[in-house]
Parts: sequence; structure tokens; C-alpha cells
Amino acid sequence: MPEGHTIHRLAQECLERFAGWTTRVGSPQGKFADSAALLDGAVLDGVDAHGKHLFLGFEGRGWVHIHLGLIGKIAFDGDAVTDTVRLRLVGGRHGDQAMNLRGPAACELITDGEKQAIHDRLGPDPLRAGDDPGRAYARISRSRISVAALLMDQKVLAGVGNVYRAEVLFRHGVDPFLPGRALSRPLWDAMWADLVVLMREGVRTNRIDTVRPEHEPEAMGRPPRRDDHGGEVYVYRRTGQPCLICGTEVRTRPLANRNLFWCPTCQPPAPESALAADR
DNA sequence: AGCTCATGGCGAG
DNA sequence: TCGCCCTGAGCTG
Repeated sequence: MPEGHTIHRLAQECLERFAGWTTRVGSPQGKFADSAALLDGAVLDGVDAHGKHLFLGFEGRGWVHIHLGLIGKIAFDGDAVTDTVRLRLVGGRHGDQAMNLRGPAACELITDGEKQAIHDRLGPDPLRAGDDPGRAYARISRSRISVAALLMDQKVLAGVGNVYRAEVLFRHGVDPFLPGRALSRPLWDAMWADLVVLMREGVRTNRIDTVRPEHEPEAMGRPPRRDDHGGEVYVYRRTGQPCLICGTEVRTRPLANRNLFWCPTCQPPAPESALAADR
């Protein structure tokens, strides 16, 4: 579920549903009950998103900092209230809007200062207007770590997860094991610009689509394909299947506890790739 | 009923 | 590098 596009979309949705109105705040599951009691009845007056971090502002009472982790989910409307709901909001103009949060890695009430500290330790986010790709490149270009690992490091770049990582590397023909220091500035700028477009589209459609029209199966004379995760992608979770462009079997390998996917033909290793510190 | 896996990230060793 | 936290879906029995 959650890469940065999901979080930014949720921020927008919370703003539209709840902002400006007093909000009932509860924690059916109990782990957020003390803070929920402090917030109950406050006006939700602002939202923010940075990478995979979501912030809900309650007038005069601080921010609820939410991180969904790998398995957290937010549902709205008629979603059933079960004993796993960590945070429940009810409010809006007619008091009939509802939000349920389940399974988050973080759900905590924090101050402005604590919120700022989170922003300070995150890298630039392609979905935050004005964020500077140069800040990410400053770290990438100094690192011997693979570009695949760097793209997932939220201190380097905020919001990209396992799907966007695999797909942006594919779209630019970059070998995942290329050390960051071997990535040129123009190539990085192109990848960033691509992420801005892909992730904005992800916010709009609520899914990750990365396949260019000319590579759609129909355009390539192949039968249509449906992914079980909702979007159309080149390599993510397509292990052993033919690359949509060249037909080579998509490969996978765990890197830093996560599965990495790539096409060894479209993303050929550079000489420096053998030297990545983390391969 | 129990296992594995998932678009994350943390802290201990 | 590993184990662990959170929940639920999709398998296997």
C-alpha cells in the first residue's frame, strides 16, 4: 500500500474531509487512547506529508504523526470499527466523515519541534513542491553504496519505496548495483524529474503505473496483463517473467531485507557495479 | 488453524 | 545483518 504517493493522497483526503471542523478522536484498539483523549473535540486545522510520514494538525494541541510502515492502512467512510483500529476520527461539516487507521508503525502526538525534527532527518520528496534534488545528489554522489539502496534510504530521498525504486531504475536503464558515486548528475536529474511525474500521477490515480504506452502489452502484440497489486509495472514482482521490452527474464535478489527486481539486459552492469559496497 | 508474505523502518549485536 | 513490530490476504493443511 504505502509509498509516498499514498501518504500525500491521504493527507489531501484528510484535509478535504475534516479540516476546519471539530473532530471526535478515539482509539478503539487502545494504544493511542491517552493522546486521543487529549485531542477529542479539537479542530483539525492542517495536514502535511513528507515522504511516507503523515501529519494531522489539531489546533493548539499539536500534530498526530502517522507512519504506516509496511502493513498500516487508512480507510474512510463505512469501514467497520474493529478492535485493531488504532486511531479513529469522526467529523467534517456534517459530522458524518470517518477515518480508521490500522497497523501503523507510528501513531503519536508530537509538538511542532518534534515535527520539524522529522522533516530535518528526511531527504527531499519529489512530491513536495520546491524540494531540491541536489540535496539528494550530494549524498548519492559521495556514496559507494548501490543506487538501489540509496533510493530506499529516506534520509537521502523521501517517499520512494520498493516499487518506485525498481521502476525508476528500469525506466532509466540503470543497473541497481551501480554505486551512487558513479551516477551522473544529468542522469539523476532525469530520474528525479521522472519520479515527480510518476508519483504525482500515483497521487491522482491511487496506484503505481510506470509502463509507457508504447510498451503496453497490447502495443507490443502480447496478451493484456493484470497485476495483482493494481498497477502496470515493468519489473516489480515480475520475477521470471519476460521483460516487457526485451523479453529477458526479470531477476530478483534480496538487498537490505527487501526484494529487488531488475532486467539484466535493459539495466546492464557498468564496470563500477562490481564494486558497490553492499552487493 | 497455521504459515508466508507484503509498496517500512527501527534497534540490538 | 538480523529480529522484531504492526495487520490482513492468500495460500496450505
